[in-house]
Amino acid sequence: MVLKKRQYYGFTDFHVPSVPRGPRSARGRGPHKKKASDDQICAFELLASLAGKLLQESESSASSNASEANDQPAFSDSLIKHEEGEELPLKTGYHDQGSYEESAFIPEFDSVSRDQKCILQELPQVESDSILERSSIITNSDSSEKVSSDLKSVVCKSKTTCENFSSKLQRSPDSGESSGCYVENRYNRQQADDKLDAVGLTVNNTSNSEVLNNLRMKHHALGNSDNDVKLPSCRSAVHNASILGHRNFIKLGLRDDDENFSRFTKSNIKPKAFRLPSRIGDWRIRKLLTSKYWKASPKLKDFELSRGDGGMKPLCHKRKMYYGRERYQHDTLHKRRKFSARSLVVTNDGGFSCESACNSPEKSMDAEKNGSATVFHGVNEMSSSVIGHHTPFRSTDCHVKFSIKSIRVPELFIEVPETATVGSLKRTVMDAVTAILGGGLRVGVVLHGKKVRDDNRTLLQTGIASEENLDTLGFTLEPNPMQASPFSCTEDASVLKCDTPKLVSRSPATPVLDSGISEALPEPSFSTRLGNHIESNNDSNFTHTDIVTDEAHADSKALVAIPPYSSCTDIVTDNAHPDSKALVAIPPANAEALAAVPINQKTKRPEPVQRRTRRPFSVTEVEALVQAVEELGTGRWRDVKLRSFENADHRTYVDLKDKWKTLVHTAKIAPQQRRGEPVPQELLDRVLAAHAYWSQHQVKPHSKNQTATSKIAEVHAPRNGIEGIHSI
DNA sequence: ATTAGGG
DNA sequence: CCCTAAT
Repeated sequence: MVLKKRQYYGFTDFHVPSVPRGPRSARGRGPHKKKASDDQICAFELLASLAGKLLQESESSASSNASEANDQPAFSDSLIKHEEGEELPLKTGYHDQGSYEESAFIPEFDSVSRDQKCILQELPQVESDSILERSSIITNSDSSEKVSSDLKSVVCKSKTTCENFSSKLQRSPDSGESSGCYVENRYNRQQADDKLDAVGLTVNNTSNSEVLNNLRMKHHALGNSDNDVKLPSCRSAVHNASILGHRNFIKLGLRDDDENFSRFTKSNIKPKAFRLPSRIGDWRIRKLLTSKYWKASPKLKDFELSRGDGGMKPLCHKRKMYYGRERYQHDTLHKRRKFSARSLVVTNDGGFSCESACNSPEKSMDAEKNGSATVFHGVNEMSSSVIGHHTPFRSTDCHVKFSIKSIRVPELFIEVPETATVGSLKRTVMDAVTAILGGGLRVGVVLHGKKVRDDNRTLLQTGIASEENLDTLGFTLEPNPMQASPFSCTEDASVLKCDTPKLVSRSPATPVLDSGISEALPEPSFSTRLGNHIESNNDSNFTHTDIVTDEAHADSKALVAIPPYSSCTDIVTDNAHPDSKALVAIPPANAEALAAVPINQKTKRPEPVQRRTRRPFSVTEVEALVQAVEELGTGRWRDVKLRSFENADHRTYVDLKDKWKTLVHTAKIAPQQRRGEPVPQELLDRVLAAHAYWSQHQVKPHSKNQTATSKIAEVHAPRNGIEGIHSI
């Protein structure tokens, strides 16, 4: 090895060449690491398509909408305005850094890595390719075969898009036309709805549903896209409504795409050859949900105005996705095609957009949680599960504020005859949704991607009250196992219990499509078939995981939403979509004919253990650690632990090792880059010195080390092993 | 159970 | 901090 340079670390008599140690273990560098998933491409294409559509839409309809904007006041003026203000940033889409945590582009601005840039640059190419490929697929599915027998539509997953509110902290740098347009549209949409409503038009309601359906159909056509790239054609009599609805969708789609995209970017730090797009995107996304993704959060850059460790960075992280994905993809693709030939698979991940007003007093049906938390309900739209988050802040009075933007509905499985009309399909969907809501829901709390089951723990204990954890906090709606009547929206969260969702570990290659829906239905295979849940369904039926993940990376700290049944209704009603009636309007008769089954059978997924609450090292601890390492060297963490942290039960030797790692890193970066409680430079210097020293003296042969150790200790005012550190 | 690394 | 592979 070549010595880069010599450094003098202030030790009395030795120079320490800073030679990076070779990896002591080859682990982690395996092939898998490089395995950027090919399926990620899916996200790309979707994003690209969506973005394009969005732009087009904006331009084409902006003017018309704008003209109407002034006609009538929206019924929820304040709300709308509120949204306008907050959502402005969104319009710029992913270009607006800071708009939402999903912005995969952020890294670029942050000079996180060149790899990321590369990826971005490749985007255009990728998307075009993907699109082309998809086109071919579409053709096949659409024309080659006609749907046979029963038209089965499965709403496997109601993935939600989140319109993350950027909170006030976010500024939209280049809020140009697009943003303006966007807002306007939204605004108009509501107005239009109101208008229609006032006039007595009920078409309006259907409009949205229709849009959804159309979208889903389109989706289906695409066969393998997780997102809605295509815009449904407007055919509704109520032109305005239609358009509005579409726009709404588009927006969502964008969101989704963004999410996907971001993930894509994240996981593709190392660009690889792209292949056929397969809809494994979701899988990947799910993957993200896993604990590993949380880790990244802390590494976010400072551009997160709100806080130092928000969650954009994660997006920039490359992740290892090595689950034999390729093979799986392959299978999936084939199956998908087959399946599409005879069935309608709705795998719309988009969902409805939920533009809720967070923290909107007038709308919030806040409930005083039994502890000290107040929940602000956001407005939701049915079947959509968008979680918005705000920047939660820890008030001085020890209250934790959550802003729940939206919720999503559990997965639905719907089957209707191919002769069914679109209208009936809509109703079916509606019924399904209604059935779910009516079945009773309960709220689950997720922190760091893991459910918090112990309802008796306080927010403080669970870490929910901790600012650092707020961005990883999430709420989920879950089917009430007891099928009890809907609980009131003000029900205390603590009362709600989370039980284990079904575990759906499935083999990637499960040939589900062929078996037929009915067969697959009960089991996980169902989801797999759709392709959205390829990842081992480590999650419950609800796709809340995604949400959670998103939240984790959000720049805002707050969390998500929860409006239970009743609230949902209310929300829907007063929100942009006065179609609450739609729910009522739907004839129950159809319900029976249409089997809408909330996938909720299995409720036993051993949930991952809850993540430990974060406990930043104090300066004292750091000092103790430094001293111990100076004396013992690195690589003897067990000894370090025993020596200086024996009483600190919450500090494992792994923790100490990790801390040392971060200390070394911290010492190397500019002080401005550091976060958290500042560590005295003196300590950092010692860290560097010790690190360099021990790097050279790899394993410490006793004799030699002893000497060195002594010297180090001498030089730096020897301190006693820190015994004062005790577990809390 | 520890250690070493990647995330 | 978490997760894992390798000891």
